[in-house]
Amino acid sequence: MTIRKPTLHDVARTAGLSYATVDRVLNGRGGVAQKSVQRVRQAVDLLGYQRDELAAMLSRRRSYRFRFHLPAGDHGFYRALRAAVDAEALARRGERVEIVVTESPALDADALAEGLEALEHGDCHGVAVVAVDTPRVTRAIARLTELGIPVVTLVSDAGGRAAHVGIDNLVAGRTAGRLVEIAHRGRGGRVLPVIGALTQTDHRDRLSGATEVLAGGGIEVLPALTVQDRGDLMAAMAGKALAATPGVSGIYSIGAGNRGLIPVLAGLGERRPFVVLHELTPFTRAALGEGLIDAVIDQNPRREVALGLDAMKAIADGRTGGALTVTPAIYLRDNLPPEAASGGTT
Amino acid sequence: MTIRKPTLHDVARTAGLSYATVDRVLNGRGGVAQKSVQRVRQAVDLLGYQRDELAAMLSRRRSYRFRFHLPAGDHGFYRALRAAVDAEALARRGERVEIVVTESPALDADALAEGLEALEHGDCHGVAVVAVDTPRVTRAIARLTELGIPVVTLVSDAGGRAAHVGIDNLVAGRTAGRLVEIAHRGRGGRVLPVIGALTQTDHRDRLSGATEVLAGGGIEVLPALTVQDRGDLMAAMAGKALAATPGVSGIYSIGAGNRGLIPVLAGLGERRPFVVLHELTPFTRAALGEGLIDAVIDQNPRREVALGLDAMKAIADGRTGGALTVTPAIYLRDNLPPEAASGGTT
DNA sequence: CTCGAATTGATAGACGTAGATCAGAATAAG
DNA sequence: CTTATTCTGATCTACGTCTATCAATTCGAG
Repeated sequence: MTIRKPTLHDVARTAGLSYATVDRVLNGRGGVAQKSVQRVRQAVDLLGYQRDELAAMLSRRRSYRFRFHLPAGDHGFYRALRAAVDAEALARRGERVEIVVTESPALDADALAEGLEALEHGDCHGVAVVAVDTPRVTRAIARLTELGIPVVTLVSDAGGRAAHVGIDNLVAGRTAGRLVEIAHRGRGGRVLPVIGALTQTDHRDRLSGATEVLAGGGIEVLPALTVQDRGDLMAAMAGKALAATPGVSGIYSIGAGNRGLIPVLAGLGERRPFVVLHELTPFTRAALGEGLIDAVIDQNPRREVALGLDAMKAIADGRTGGALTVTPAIYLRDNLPPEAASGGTT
Repeated sequence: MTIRKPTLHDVARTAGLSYATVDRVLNGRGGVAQKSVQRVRQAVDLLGYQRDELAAMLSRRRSYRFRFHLPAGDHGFYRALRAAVDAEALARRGERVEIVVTESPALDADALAEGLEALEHGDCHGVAVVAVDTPRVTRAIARLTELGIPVVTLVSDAGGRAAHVGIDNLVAGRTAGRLVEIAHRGRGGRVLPVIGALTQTDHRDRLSGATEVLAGGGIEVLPALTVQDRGDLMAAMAGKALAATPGVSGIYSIGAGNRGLIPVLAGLGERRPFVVLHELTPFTRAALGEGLIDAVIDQNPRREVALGLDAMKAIADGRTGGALTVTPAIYLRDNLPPEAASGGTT
């Protein structure tokens, strides 16, 4: 038979005190003599008592309602993020966390701000948001904080938030750069970075991370192509740049719009440059599988969502959160995670 | 205010039935008229009722006791595995899972078998074990299964187990091979594989995975060095082999004993071969940081432990488990996870 | 010794579900 | 219409904790 785990009543009995006193000690309600505190602690140690968090939660009738405000849009990454939130919500049923998802158009700061401005006190215990950093958004975040709703930024940061969960883009850039450097191994080469916009901090960070590593490897970094995260611009500009620039041996696509890049690569045939890009989506996964690109740096949305939830919970409980940085993962065609739960957490 | 989530009583009320009937439906106790079943389902849908798993667990007074039987020894990987078990145990307090850890000397099949043979019926709800595949171990596992204790093998497999959690070593080998291939990019080269023993299935799988990819890249794969997972043999044999074989451009260390490899590499200076090895440990992490090796393939022990627990839980509940395969992760010097919680879960 | 303060005990009602029993109602079979 | 058979309702105890209240005890100071 299973040995029954000791309960608070057991502790009380072996301490020779009442349940009430033990409770006062364990929940720090004060008004207990020192020697009683000692006896309780001894009994706890002796029995190896551990509070049954399950029963505690139930009794405390504590439950959380968190809101994820996500970018709408057909970006593969946004879709993956959304799926990660759903999956995490499913996995956490039974943990008394309720997750509400709302959306607004991607990169639309005003729509985002409006969404946040609509929230009232008591609406939820925390908001996770893929932020756009504008004054209005910062104000909206500050207002929520005043209302007692902590805001956690996800993926991309903004002012006023209680915590930020995301990858370190310098690290991501360095990782990409390292892959490119490995592919050159001593031979020189010319690498073409493609970027959404230089005004985006995350893109700038990735670029400087990569540049730093490549410079150390004696590889020339060409001026970055700016394609506004748009596939059509990507196709047009990448094609032109490759035609105009001889000897491009590597491409690092820093932002979105990779749909436009693939046809260009397919047209180059066998001796295409070494290609690294970001975010594992059905699309990039297929490109990897077909050998049209070489590596994908992924920020692991599933884990970001999990950490974001943990952070909101920690703040709601008055604790301070743990790790908030996600390590970017490297995917080659051989180590792709199974389709369904893209590298998820249980 | 927080909106109260609907309870079973609410469902009963809106269905116009008693709590008892609703309970009969939801817990499949039978003896309920079809139209009542319908009404219950409708009410559930209407209210969006979700069972409070917490309260259910409490009431059902179900709790799990699982045992992890791990290899003792100073292998960095075993230490990481042990740490992962501890971390996971901590993370799951509050989920009514108790975790007991026992150890026996690594790779000692008889010690392992003895450990398993000592377990009795009712001792625990499941055992996770890093197996050694011998007839005696298989018998011990079969006996446990008969006693109603399912056995899950972790990392390395054996006969008779209910489930196996680990990486696909062919995939791991292909991934390593791909990295080496990328580092060669068209130029030919000679790669020296170093292996524990060819009798170990996992090592053989990794080797053939890598060979498969490298052959496709026009790279010569030298005969594998067999070093018995021992650092001293590794140092001696690797040094000799490198001296005797000209033009070694890559090393793939498949098993353990990498402590012996590092000094050899350090002695080669700048133009050392490209080096890939397995398992992220403080030691390999340091070697990466110092640029003595280029990449580490890691099987993510934390995630393996988490999946193993899930599997045991699933089997104990009579469900069938989900994913049991861990995707190997690639670490370069730039994307190392933070020391503490090596890429953990929550 | 006396009074107030500090400390302790006893207990009861929640939280939401599980599991069980027993009586009563509806329904079908005879 | 009676009996046997489904089906349903009502209710109780339990899980281990939290929260609250009220009474009882001990203690120290004066």
